[in-house]
Amino acid sequence: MSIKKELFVYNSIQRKKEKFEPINEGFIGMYVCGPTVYSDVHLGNVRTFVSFDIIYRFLCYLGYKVRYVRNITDVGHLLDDGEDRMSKGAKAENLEPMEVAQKYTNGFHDMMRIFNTLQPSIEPRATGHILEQIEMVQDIINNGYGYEKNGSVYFDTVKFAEEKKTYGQLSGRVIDELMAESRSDLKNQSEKKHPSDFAIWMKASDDHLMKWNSPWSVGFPGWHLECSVMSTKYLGETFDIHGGGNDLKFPHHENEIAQNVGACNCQPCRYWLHTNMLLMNGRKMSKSDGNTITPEELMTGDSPHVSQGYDPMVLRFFMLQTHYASTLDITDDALKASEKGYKRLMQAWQVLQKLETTGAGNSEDEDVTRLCDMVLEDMCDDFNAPKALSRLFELVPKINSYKEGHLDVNQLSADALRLLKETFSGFIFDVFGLKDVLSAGGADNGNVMDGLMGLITELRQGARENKDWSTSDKIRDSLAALNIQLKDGKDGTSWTIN
RNA sequence: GGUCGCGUGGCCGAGCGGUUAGGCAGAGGUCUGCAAAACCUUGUACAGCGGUUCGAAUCCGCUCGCGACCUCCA
Repeated sequence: MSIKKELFVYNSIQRKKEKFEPINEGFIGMYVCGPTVYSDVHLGNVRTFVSFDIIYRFLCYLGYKVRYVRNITDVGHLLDDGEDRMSKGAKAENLEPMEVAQKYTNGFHDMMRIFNTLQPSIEPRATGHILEQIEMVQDIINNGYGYEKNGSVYFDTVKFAEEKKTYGQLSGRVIDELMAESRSDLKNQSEKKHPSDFAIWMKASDDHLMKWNSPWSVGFPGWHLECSVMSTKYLGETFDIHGGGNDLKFPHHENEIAQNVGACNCQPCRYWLHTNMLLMNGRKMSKSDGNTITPEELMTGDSPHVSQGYDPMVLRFFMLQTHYASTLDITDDALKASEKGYKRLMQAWQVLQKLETTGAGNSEDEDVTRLCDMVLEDMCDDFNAPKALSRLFELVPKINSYKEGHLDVNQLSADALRLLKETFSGFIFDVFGLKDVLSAGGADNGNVMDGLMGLITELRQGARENKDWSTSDKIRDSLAALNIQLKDGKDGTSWTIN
C-alpha cells in the first residue's frame, strides 16, 4: 500500500530541491557508494550509511519497491604512491588481499548490524566485476574517450569536457583549473595527455598482488570504474538515486559520471544525494592530530573525548537530530543530551502502547492528527528527520498527559489513537530505525521480570501504607542501584530500566 | 590560491521573507510521605556593518570567524 505524498529531494547536481519522480512508477533504484575495506570502519562511514539507511527505510515506508545497491570496494583504490590499498593492507599484515578484504567486510557488516541498518538488496564487490569493468573500459575507448599508454588506459577528460560539456558539473569544477592544479608527481602523470585525466585501467607492476588479464596489460581497474559498472549492471544505465558522502563528489562521482556518459552517452542517475561530514569538537576527525574516536570507543566510553559510553541507538538518535546534508558535530555534551532525549521518547512510546480510549469525544483529534500528518510531511521534504522528530516530541507531553489524566484520553477517537500509535511505531522503529533498548533487556524473560517487579512493588506498597518509609526507600534505592527506576503515580507504581 | 558551504538563546540543532521548532541544561509552580518521573509556566536567540522590503534570522553587498573539497577519504 503506498502513501500518497509528494516527495522533494535536494539534487546535488542541480543544486536545488526537486520533486522526486521515479523512472518507473512505484519502483526506485538507489546506489550508494560503500566502503573500501582496507581498515576498520570509521565513525564517518557509520553516519553516511545510517543516513542512507533512513532514506531507504523512508522510501520503503512510502510504499516504493526499492532496490538498494551498496558496493564493497576491494580493489582499485590507489594511495599516493600508486599502491593499491588492499595490497598495502595485505603486505602490512602478511595476509592474502582477499583475506584483508573479508576481515574488514565482516567488521563493516558487524557495525552496520550494531547500528541497526537494513541490509542492501545487493552488495556487489569490485573484484567480482572485473570482466564488466574491462568491457566498460573498451566501450569508453571505442567511443573515443579513453586512450592506452604503456598498458594503462586513461580517460580523456579534455576531449570529454569539450564534447559533452558536463565534466565538472557536479563538483563545480572547471577543467582549466584542474589542469593547472593537479599535482604532476602523482599516478604516472607523464603517461597522461593531461593532468586531469584519470586511469580506468592500470598496468600492474611485477610485485603487485591483485591483478587480472586484460586486452591492455595484466593489471587492475581504476578506482571510479567499479561504481559505474555495478550501478549499470544492477540498476540500469540510468537509475533514480545515487548517494554517497560529500567528499566523494570530486573526483569519484565526477569521474563516475564521465565514465557512464563516456560509455553509454547517458547520465547514470536522475538524483544525486550527498551526506555531509562528521566532525568532532568542531573539526574534521583526523587520526594524525588525535581528533578521532572509533565506534567501539564511543560505545565503551574508552576515549578522552567522551565521559561515558553511549548506546548505538543513542548515537543513531543523535544523528537524527541533524539533517543529513549538514555537518554533524560530535561533542560529549550533545551526546549526553541525546541520551536523555532518546529515553524520553522511548518512555513515551511505552506509555502510548498502553493507552486506550472509549472514544467518547474527539476534541483531541485535530491536534494529534495534525502533528502526525506533519511528521510525514517533514520527511517528504528532503528527509528532514530532525523536524519530523520534533513533531514526535510535541506529541510526547500529550501522551504523558493522557496517562496522567491532565488531558482526557477519551477525547481521542479510536481512529486518532490508532493513527498516533501507528505514527510513533512507524517512524521511530520502521523509518528512523531506532530500537527500544530500555525494554529490550527484559524482552526474553519479560514475564519473569514483570512478575518479580509486580511482587516487589506490591510489597513496597504495603510498607508505604504502613508508613514504613525506611523499607520503601530501601527497596527504591536498591532497585535504583540496579538501574531500575520506580515512579510513584496516582494509579500505583510503575518502573523502567534505565 | 581556486570552488562550495556555514556562523541561530548556556549546549546541540530545525527554520530560509510575516506565525511557538524540538532536545538537553536553568528558573518558578502542580503532584508526592520524601524523592524521582510526569505535567504547566518561563527564556525573546539569529556573527558584525550596510542595503532591498510595509516587514529579514530568512534576499543582496561588504567585513570578521569557521569548515569541507581541490590529494586517499563516507
